[in-house]
Amino acid sequence: MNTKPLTAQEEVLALLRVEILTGSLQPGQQIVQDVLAERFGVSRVPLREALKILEGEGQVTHHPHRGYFVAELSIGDLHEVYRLRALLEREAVTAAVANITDRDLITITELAKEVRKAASTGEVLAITAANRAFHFAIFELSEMPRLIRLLRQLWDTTDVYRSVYFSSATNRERILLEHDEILDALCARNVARLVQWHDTHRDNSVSSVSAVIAR
Amino acid sequence: MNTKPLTAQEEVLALLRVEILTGSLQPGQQIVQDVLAERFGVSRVPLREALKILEGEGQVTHHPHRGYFVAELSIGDLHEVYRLRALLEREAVTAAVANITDRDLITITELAKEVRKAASTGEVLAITAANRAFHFAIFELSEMPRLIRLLRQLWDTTDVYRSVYFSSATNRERILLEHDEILDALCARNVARLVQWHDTHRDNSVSSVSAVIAR
DNA sequence: AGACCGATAATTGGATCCAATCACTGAAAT
DNA sequence: ATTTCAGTGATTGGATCCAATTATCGGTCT
Repeated sequence: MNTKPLTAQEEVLALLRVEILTGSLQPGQQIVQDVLAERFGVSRVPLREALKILEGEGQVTHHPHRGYFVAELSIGDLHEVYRLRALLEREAVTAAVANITDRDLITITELAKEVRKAASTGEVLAITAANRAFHFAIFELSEMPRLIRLLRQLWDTTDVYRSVYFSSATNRERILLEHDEILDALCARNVARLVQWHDTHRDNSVSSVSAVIAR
Repeated sequence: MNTKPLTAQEEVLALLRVEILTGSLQPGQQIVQDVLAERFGVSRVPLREALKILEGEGQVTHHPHRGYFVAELSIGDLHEVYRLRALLEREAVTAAVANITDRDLITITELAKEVRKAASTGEVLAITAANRAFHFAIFELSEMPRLIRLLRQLWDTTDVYRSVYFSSATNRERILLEHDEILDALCARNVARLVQWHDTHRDNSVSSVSAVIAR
């Protein structure tokens, strides 16, 4: 199972995501195409196509003849994103419970352990990745591909800010406990409790993140 | 209020939408870039950027080195789209009621009349446009730009099929009545009734459209 | 001093050209 | 007869080049 050769625009897209996530490209900053194209070792054409994808996801904005800029999140945007996440994630986890098998439970328990392991190292990027894997393993069970895609986009738009969230030790403690509760509710196939814990999980997240944005 | 000169990719994007909506480009059909670029009188570069946007919206799919294809909706996709619409539109109209002014009511009443006028002519494209304007005028009141964008995309993916819906006279009759009910609930600021009528409005739509897809 | 205007540089948008990949045809081998 | 393979044509992906637009910087006028 070897990874097939990627096209340049796919590579560039992945690189752009990293740069935005890690803050190498900061919110509000203009993206000068020549600079990035050279940095990535490609021409501007595949770069522009990758940017168009990110524009569609709301990660960057585009003004004709002025260029691309890394998107900034206002506090209002943040709350809207989390409101939409609330609506859509409730749907996702509800549908997930209807489909979940014992095998799935094992997989997800494993992913929760991965988060715990990453949290103990304190590496923010690793935690972000593991956390995402855990949650989306659950969402995927919904078998609603469009819903999952929307959720990915919503998560992406706040990832920059959320990574700050994971740099606090107390926050890291809490999410582990919350993940355990989520796992518990999953095993019990208890939709109400599952939704409930997702909600509090998000609420804790949004209040921390909004503090970061309001700086 | 003059329209500023559009870039080629914006023009092409609009043209592509029309071709897809009207069925000049049929679901499943490959999009040969040279052909369309020549038809639109531009080079392939702006065309490809427009296609990237449509890909992000789920209107077309892309397979590396094989090209772009007009997206097809399975019956499962259709139900997922309508399920997502249900979730998001409930949110939109609920938020709308919180913001609505008397001036807004006048505007929307006017738009409802436009739908009636279009329906009397029987021109499917005109009805589609007027119907959309009516509904999105309501959604816009939510003042949730990301939500509105998502709804636009969801509507776009089914517009091809929905236009069939409007070609039936009985359907046209019914939507006018339902629009009146929606208007009524709006004027009364009655959220429950407003949501209810939106739901039935959608349900009627989805059952007709799924009949078309299952052909 | 500040606003307005024009030339110039920087940057994006678009066209053309070349390279890489894929689909298709047809012939050969089993 | 069916499968496999090679070669060819068609199509996409990407690089380079040119045009159009915008921003910047000086200078001029009030």
